[in-house]
Parts: sequence; C-alpha cells; structure tokens
Amino acid sequence: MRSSIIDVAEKAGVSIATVSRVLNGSDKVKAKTREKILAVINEMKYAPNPAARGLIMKKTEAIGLLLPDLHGEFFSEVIRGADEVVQQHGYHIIVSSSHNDPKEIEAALRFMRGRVDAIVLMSPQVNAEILLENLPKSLPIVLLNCRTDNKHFDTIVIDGYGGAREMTNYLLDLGHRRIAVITGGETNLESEERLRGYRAAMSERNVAPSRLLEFQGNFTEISGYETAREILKLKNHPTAIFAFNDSMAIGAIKAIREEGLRIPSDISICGFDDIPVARYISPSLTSVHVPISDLGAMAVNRVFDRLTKRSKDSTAHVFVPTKLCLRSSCKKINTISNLDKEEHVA
Amino acid sequence: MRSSIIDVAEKAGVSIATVSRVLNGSDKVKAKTREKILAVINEMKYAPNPAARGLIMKKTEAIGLLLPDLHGEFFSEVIRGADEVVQQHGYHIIVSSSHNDPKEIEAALRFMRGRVDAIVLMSPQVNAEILLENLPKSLPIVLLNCRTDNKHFDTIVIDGYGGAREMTNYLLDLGHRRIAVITGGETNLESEERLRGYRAAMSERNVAPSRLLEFQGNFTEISGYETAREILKLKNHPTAIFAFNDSMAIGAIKAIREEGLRIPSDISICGFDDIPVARYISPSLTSVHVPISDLGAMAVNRVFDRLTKRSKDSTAHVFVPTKLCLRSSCKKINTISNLDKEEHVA
DNA sequence: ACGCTAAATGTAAAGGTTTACATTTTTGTA
DNA sequence: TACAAAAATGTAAACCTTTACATTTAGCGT
Repeated sequence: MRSSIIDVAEKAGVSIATVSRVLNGSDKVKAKTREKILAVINEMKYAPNPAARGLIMKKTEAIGLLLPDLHGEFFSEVIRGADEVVQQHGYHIIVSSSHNDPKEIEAALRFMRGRVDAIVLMSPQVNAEILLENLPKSLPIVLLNCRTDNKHFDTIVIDGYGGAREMTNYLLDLGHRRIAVITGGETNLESEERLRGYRAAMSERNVAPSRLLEFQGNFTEISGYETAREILKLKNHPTAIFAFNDSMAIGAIKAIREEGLRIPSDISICGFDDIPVARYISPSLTSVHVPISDLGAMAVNRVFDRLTKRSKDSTAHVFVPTKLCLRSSCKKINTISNLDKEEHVA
Repeated sequence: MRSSIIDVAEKAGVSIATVSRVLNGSDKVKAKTREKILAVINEMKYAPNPAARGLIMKKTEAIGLLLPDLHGEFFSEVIRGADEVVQQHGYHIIVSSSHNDPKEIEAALRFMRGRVDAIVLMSPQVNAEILLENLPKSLPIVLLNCRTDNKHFDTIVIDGYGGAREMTNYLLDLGHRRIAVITGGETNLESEERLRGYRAAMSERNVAPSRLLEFQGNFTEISGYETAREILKLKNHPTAIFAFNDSMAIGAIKAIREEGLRIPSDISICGFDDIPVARYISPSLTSVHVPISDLGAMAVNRVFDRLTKRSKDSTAHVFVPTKLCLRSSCKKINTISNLDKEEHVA
C-alpha cells in the first residue's frame, strides 16, 4: 500500500497543498515547515505518483524513441546518443523497435501517446506520416531519416546521396569499374538515396551503371552474407562490392572468405555508417562515416528546443553530411590482370 | 485540446461508463451501441489518457530496464532480447543507463517507480540493494548479474567463474604460462567472478597466479587499449592476454597491432561475452560465449511470470552457463622459442 | 397485459496530484 | 496595542478514467 500525499500531510500536520509546494520547490514555505515535511517524506519514503502528476500536469518527462530495429551497433549508438542528452535534462527514454512494420509503428505510437512529451521517429522504410496524424499537434516530433516533405515536423536526414557518391568515386579512382552494390530494403529511403549517389557517380564517370550490379539486401548482416554469395556466383564477378551499410558489409566479408577469396587483393569491399567496430574487423572496413550517436543526440536536443519553447513553432531541417573513411578493405585494382580478365570475357 | 471519454460519450449519446466498457471490451454492450461508439471514437481519433488509466488501474504496461552502460554491442543485445519478449506482451521498455553511478541508479529508479510494472536491473558494480529498498514490495524486480543474497528478488547471473576457468584452462592447454588478464572495475561482480575463475585454473594447474599479471581495466574498449599498452611495456611480456570482455579485447588488439606484434603468432588474445562482432574482427576472437540477448529475454520472461501471478511469491534464481568459443586469436605456444625466452629470463 | 428476470446502461466515487483562490498567521508600523 | 500588508497555509476543483452499484429497458411466459 503506497503512501500518498495525504498521508504525508496528516503526519506532518499540514495540508496537502503545502506538501505539494515543498515537493515542487516553487512557492514559499516557511523553512521550519519545509524541514518538517521533508523529514516526514523521508521517513515514509514517499514518492509522488507519476500518473496523478502526469494527469494534471500533462507532462511525463519521457521521450519516445522508435527505431526500425535494435540489431547491431548502429541503433545502439543512436540510443546512447539520445540517452546522454536526455539524462542531462532529467528525462528518460522509452525505446521501441518497429521492424519496419506499420502495425508495430502504430502500436508503439499509440502506446507513446500520452506517455511521452515528444517522439523521435526513425522510419526510413515505412512512410509513417499517416500514422503520425492521429497524434496531437502539440506533441513535438522529430523525424530521423524519414521520407517526408511535411514541414510541420522537424527532420534530420543523413546525406546518403553524397556519401555514396563519394564512395563510388573513390572506388572508381582505384580503378574499379564493375562495382556491385548491396542495397537496403526496396522502399527504404536511406537505401534509395545511397543508390542514387552510386548511380550518379557511375554516370558522371561514364561507367554505365548496370542494374545487374545492383543487388537487394535489407540492411541486415545475414542479407549481406546471402547477397554476397549471389554476387560471387557470377562467373565474372565484380572487383568491388559496396554494401549500403556496415552490417551487410560484415556479412559479405564472411561470404567472400568462405569462397576463399582475399580482401582486398581479390575483391574490394566497403560499407556505409562507419559503426565503431568497422575499424576492428578484418580487414578494417572502408566506410562512409556517419556521426551515429550524434544523430540521437541531435534529435533529442531538437526535442528540448521545442519543449522549452525556444523554437516552439519553427521547425528545423537538418542535413547531416558524411565523410569518407578509408581503411584497408579496398585496394587499387591491378590494371593488367584486370584487363586480362576483361579480354577473357570478351 | 485532446478529446476525452466525455466528449465521446456525448457525441455517441451514451454515458461514459458505456464508452469505457467498449474500450475495455469486457462487459456486454449491445452490438448496435458498440458500433456507434466505435464509430465516434474513430471519427474523433480518441485515445484514452494513459495517466488517468494508470492512476486508477495501477498498471503501466511498461517495464524498466536499467543498464550500467549503453556502449557496445553487449547492452544493445540485452535490450533487443528484452524488447522482443516485451513486445509479444504488448508492453514497452523504458531504458536507462547508470554509468555505475549510485546517484544515477537512484534517479532512474525514482523515475521508474510508478511508471513501470516491473524493473530489470543490471548493476554488477554498484550494490543497489539499498536503493531498491525504497521501492514498493509489490514491484517485481529482476536482478541481472548483481551482487546480492537477498532471496526476495529474482536473480539471473552468468557463470563468470566457470567461463573464465575454462578459458584459462584452454590457454594453459595451448602451453601458455604467462597469461595476463585485463579485469573490469574494481568492485565489479562480473570481473571478480572471472578473476576467481582465472586464478582457480592457474592454481589447479600449478601455475602460481601472479598479481603482476592482473591488470585493471573497466570493461571499456579504451581501457583495454590502454591496459594492453601497459602490458606490452613489460620487457618479457605475457604470451597470452585474457580480456574479461570482448570490448577490452578489441581495444587490446588495437594496442598489440600498433606495437607491431602479430596475433596469434606473437601473442594470443581472448575475450569474454562473445558479442556478435567477435567472429568478424581480425583475427576472429576466441571468447567465452554468453547468450546475451537471452539474458534480456529471460529477465523479461521472468517479469511476466510474476506479473501474471503464475509465480507470484516464489523467486527464481537462474545461473546461466557459458561455453568456450574457439576462434583464431589464440595459438598453441611455440614451445621451443618459448623455452628459449624463459631461459633468457631465468 | 402483467410481472418477473436478465440484459443494458447510467451514476457517482475513487484514484493522487496541482493550483487558483480563500483564509489564517505573522510581521511591521503607528 | 491595533491595524494593514505580507507571508504562509488551507480548501476545493480539476485532470480522465474505471467500476461497484443503481436504474432503466428488453424479453419472456402466462
């Protein structure tokens, strides 16, 4: 049986209003009274009921964070970045994963409604705009890598186009021409942006981008593995594989190894995201650096900007640049032997 | 301005009780009335206020998960395992990290009180028992790798002793004698258990365990890196390093590489936990396998056992076994050259 | 048509807080 | 000492739901 503010008031010989006042530190209460009440609170181990408080205050001190998945280091870093900022404000995080399923997104959103003061939503695959319409307009929402042109929401999006373009250019500079990509889900915004960047770079350098070199994964390690196996079955396999995230690159590396090929001497491979372990895998993975934990931190910071009315009405739209991060999984192509091979094929 | 159950009742021409009844599906309501109400709810996009509901129901449909940290794949896997189970029950997770700081644990616990239906606490370093005393007795609590002998809580603990012992034996079998360890935090239960296992194995095999081979890290990658640098400064450095978790092993690998040493030919290294990336780093990391995501899942399953009264009163105490996972970061010692070295020293 | 029972619906209290407004106590001043 | 003003404290409404209990309506047999 939990004790309520009434019990405290009785025991301290004051009214509940006074107790409430010392609880909220706001109004002026005589020092002696305050001490007395504090003592009683301590003694009874009283803690205010958040539901009752939330009911009247319409504040929860929690932020909802809805991610597409919880596998791997990427999302863990986003959570970490978000949690760090949130903790500075005395807030907390409610996480959920949607598995890119509209039903699950809806369920999570419904759950969060009324339970959080703001929502950070990452949904690159499922267009969640319709689902967001049921939420009260007063609830700040930050969209992370979501497909939207709705100016009503704050948005943060990674420059997938630029990053992929730069990476593709780098591979072209190394002499690669048959560059395969492993994409993410079909309707996935991140994947589409990266694909756009890849195709742009290929075209610009007059290497006709072939659909036959575009293989569909789904951003999971296992899909990287399986797709790479497909790719290696081609009789004249590509000289480089560009996986659209590091997890798939890691899966691909496994497949390549199993095929007895060496990286990067037989085939080059690179990823996207630059998750922390990228530098430690073998060989260290060339990737497109994304400030992952900053993503979470930025989103939450934006939330608090809104919450503190500093920027109540105006929405912000942040475009996060990426940076090439060169390691040892890609290598200049051996032009001679490559020409050799090409002749064989021709 | 959010609409309440009263608005719905008015618009549907019924009382709030009837609306509440269709909302909770429990009582019998005439089919026609139900339809009418459902239509209005849909039209108004009404959603019940969780605070009001929580106030009267004393149920939140949320589980608190308090972890020591959010860095790295270990915790991310715990969260994933927990989230999976929790989602099956239509529940959600509130995560928080304590950074092994009693103040932060207390803050998180205070926040969770009244906001969650149960708490899963992982606190191997800080003894949180005192902090748990302020919580209502009715709140189910599952302790993950916590130091406690309080039979009132459910507990799940990993067999750190057995795992470390087995790993040490394996290294001894490979011919290693000077085996250094990188431990976790000083008062960390996991670290202590693993240390106990290491020492036991050494003693049993008549290799006097020397305190000079026990180096203190803190389970972070950077501490693994720095500690390994220390170790390599020894003029007759150990032939094997056993890091008490994989993150530190990864940090150590970096330090070893920088020193120009090859793994495992110059020095063997192994970790603990077997986080998913362990198999992908270079060289693939020999480690003690822990069913990480199962840990989160088990804890949450236990919570629901309690919540559904299936095992209301009796607490469960689970001991999770580990399994050696051999990969390529450890190698049989070259006995000749090793004896050589030993003679040099002697 | 009547009365009885069962089904459907309504009424009102309870849950624990905050806070505007009302009241009491304290303080300072003449 | 008495009075006004300021400070401290108290009262009660509001927040939104669920549910025990009360009331109305419907269904049935005679």
